[in-house]
Amino acid sequence: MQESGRGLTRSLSVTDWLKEHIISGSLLPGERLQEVRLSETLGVSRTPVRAALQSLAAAGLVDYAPNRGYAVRDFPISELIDAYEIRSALEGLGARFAAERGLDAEQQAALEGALALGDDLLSRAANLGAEFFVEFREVNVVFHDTVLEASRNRMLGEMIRMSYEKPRVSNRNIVAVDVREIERRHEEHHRIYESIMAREPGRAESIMREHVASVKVAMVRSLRTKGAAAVQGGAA
Amino acid sequence: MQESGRGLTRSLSVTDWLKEHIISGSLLPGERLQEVRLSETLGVSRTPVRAALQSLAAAGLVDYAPNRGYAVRDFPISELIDAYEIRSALEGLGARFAAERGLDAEQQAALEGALALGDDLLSRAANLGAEFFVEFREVNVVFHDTVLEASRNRMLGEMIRMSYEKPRVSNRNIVAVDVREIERRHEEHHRIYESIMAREPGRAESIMREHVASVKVAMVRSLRTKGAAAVQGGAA
DNA sequence: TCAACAAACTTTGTATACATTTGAGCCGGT
DNA sequence: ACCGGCTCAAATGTATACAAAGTTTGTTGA
Repeated sequence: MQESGRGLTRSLSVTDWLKEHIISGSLLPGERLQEVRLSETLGVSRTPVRAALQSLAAAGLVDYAPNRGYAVRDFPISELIDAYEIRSALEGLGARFAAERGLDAEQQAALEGALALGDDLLSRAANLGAEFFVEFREVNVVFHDTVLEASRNRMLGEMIRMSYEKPRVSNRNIVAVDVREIERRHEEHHRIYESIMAREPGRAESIMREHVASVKVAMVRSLRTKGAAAVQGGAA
Repeated sequence: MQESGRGLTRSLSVTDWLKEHIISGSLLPGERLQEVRLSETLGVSRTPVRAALQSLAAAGLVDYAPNRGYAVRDFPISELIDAYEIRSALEGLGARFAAERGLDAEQQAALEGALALGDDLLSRAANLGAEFFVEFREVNVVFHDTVLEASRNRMLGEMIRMSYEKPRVSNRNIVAVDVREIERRHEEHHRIYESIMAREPGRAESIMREHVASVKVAMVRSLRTKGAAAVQGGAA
């Protein structure tokens, strides 16, 4: 990772490195994060390592005890489920705000683009193989990020991002069960968009909330069946 | 603050000091937080100051730009309102979880104690002066903290605490309009407790959500009328 | 054998020196 | 007067040395 920090500081690079390895699971829950060990591994001094650990502790990704150091936080499955529940409430709120405040031209275009691309992908789903899932994931990310942006609420964004930053709880990660389920979820995207455009905050909120919550169910199911074998791509 | 760090590290003391001064408003929004200046003011080296700033940046209380340093984050009134909206959604969710999972004996006792004490205070409200508000604030804190604890959801707790940590958005701070309003809110506390005991998650959530949202309205009103003259004590 | 104490070792906390970046002010050219 | 680049001061980023706290280990006494 010596040169991975391109324009920014080593502290930020180390922070990213740790985040990635924690979220991806290559650093195991409970594992101690010793400063010297990490600094040797990453080829930097203790200072940026400490900076990163302090940030991550404040963000809730690692545990900290004074004079005893840091450890990868353990995320019991029950907490991942809770995180989804929270995300569902918060994204619902985001949709509400978006509907209350309306979309600017750019946001409207982004949403319509995502919807159209999703329609197109679904109509050709049979022909595309695994590529379908990868592309659809992008559609999904754009849709949710744009709604969030349209809520014009910085704090909400921070909190949702916080709930993303857990193993397996992200709109980038999870849960393609089958094409029909994705189809259904994309249909919900349409309904969310319509209710935002119609300026119906309550409806936008409840659809979005249910939309995200349904992914929670799918995640739980997939955790039950195959352990942690999360399929890449999907909708949420 | 030289000796204010009681058993803990200087970094934590500095963090607390900054938090307090930011939330209380004695450090103004936009104000730059220069490391040497702070370290001289607090009588420590730059190291713990940097640690504190990094934590607070991750927690969202200060802004950070690489190579340019830290500044007290500006919280426009609109964002305080948003924070209340979020808090209302999250505390509602907390009440839902509490109702789903039930109370242990200790939590039940704490809630019943808070309710009984609140009833008692209200019945004697006329006789007590300003003391009434101070005591009632404590009742309010206990009630909300206990419900949150009963939700058994660490992440939820973190997020709600995050929304507390803004100027003027706390269950410790705000908005006593008159005794009748407090009476009404305490009545809501009773109904929330009952719906949790009855294991009715949906009802607990919606009452709590509305309960907190009504405080938002009161806060907005008080901001409109007297600027920032928040009365100490109150219910939320 | 076991408990308790103490010393050595490990790890984190703090201070400080040095490196790098930023931004301001100055200066000369046009 | 304006623009561009240069120089230099000031602030942040990084490394390292030292201090303090915690943990382990080993010895001693019953």
